[in-house]
Amino acid sequence: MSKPPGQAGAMEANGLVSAHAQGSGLQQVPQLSPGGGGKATPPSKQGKKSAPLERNTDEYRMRRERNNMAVKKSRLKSKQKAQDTLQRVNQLKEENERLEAKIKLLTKELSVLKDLFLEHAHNLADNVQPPSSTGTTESAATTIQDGAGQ
Amino acid sequence: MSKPPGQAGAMEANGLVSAHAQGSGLQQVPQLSPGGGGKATPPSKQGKKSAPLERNTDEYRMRRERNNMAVKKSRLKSKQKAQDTLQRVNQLKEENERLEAKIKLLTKELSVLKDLFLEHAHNLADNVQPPSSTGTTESAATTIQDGAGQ
DNA sequence: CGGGATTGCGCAATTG
DNA sequence: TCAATTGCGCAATCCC
Repeated sequence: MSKPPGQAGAMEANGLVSAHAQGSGLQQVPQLSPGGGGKATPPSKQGKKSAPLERNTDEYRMRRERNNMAVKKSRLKSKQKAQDTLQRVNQLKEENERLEAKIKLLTKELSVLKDLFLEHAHNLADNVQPPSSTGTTESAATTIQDGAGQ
Repeated sequence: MSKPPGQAGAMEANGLVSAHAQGSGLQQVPQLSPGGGGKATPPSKQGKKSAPLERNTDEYRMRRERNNMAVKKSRLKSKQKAQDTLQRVNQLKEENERLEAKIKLLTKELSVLKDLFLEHAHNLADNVQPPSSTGTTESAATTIQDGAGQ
């Protein structure tokens, strides 16, 4: 993609190329007919499409020049868009990772809390208490009800 | 946008097109006195890199043809890659949304459980329990982390 | 040195 | 009418 600074190609001094002289062999390319059993002339013909515009006129050169600029511009734009898209992919990938990390964390937290909850429930059910201590044998958890739910 | 499948422009397949006056804007008539005194001869600085290869040889045509195919192939590939990239963006975007939804859900669940815990803690307040926690927030989870590694 | 793959460029037909 | 696109061929490079 990134083209090294080496001047690739483009050495043709694009300036005013006065190519008139082509003795004789120069003229517009004939719309070669589809030969072979191809389609015949497609749609209507409408007389002349437009003057073929001769290649040695200033008009021609002017138009060409303009089109060349437009083409260049268009291509540049296109390339940039592609690059942007590529960048967006990376951006999204990053964000994805971030989100996944977060999910992982949340999941873990949830897991811990749930475990604690379960433990508690068990204690209540069995009327047992966690070995935390010193005595305190009384079950304090009487009030714990689970209303969880959702 | 919709580009009709019709071959636009060049339908010249690769058949024998006698005069190829198009292509590069510059094209001097084939075979012209090379060594003449004119400046027409390209600067031979540094010797000839590679024979300019005359345009009327079979060799030339053959090469051109091959290159044209390669070019076509390369461009096709390029286009497809671009498309893939674009598709990847969409894919990533989707996944992104999915992940975010999940996060939302997990967050909510966590919130609920935490609230529950807070309630219990309140109830337990009467009793003395190993106060390993004043903060009932996530810190607990963070501290306990263990199992499940990934 | 050979030869496919890339890339910049101009041309011409289309499209908008 | 004119700019923007698009397919294509050419030539210079790049890169095995």
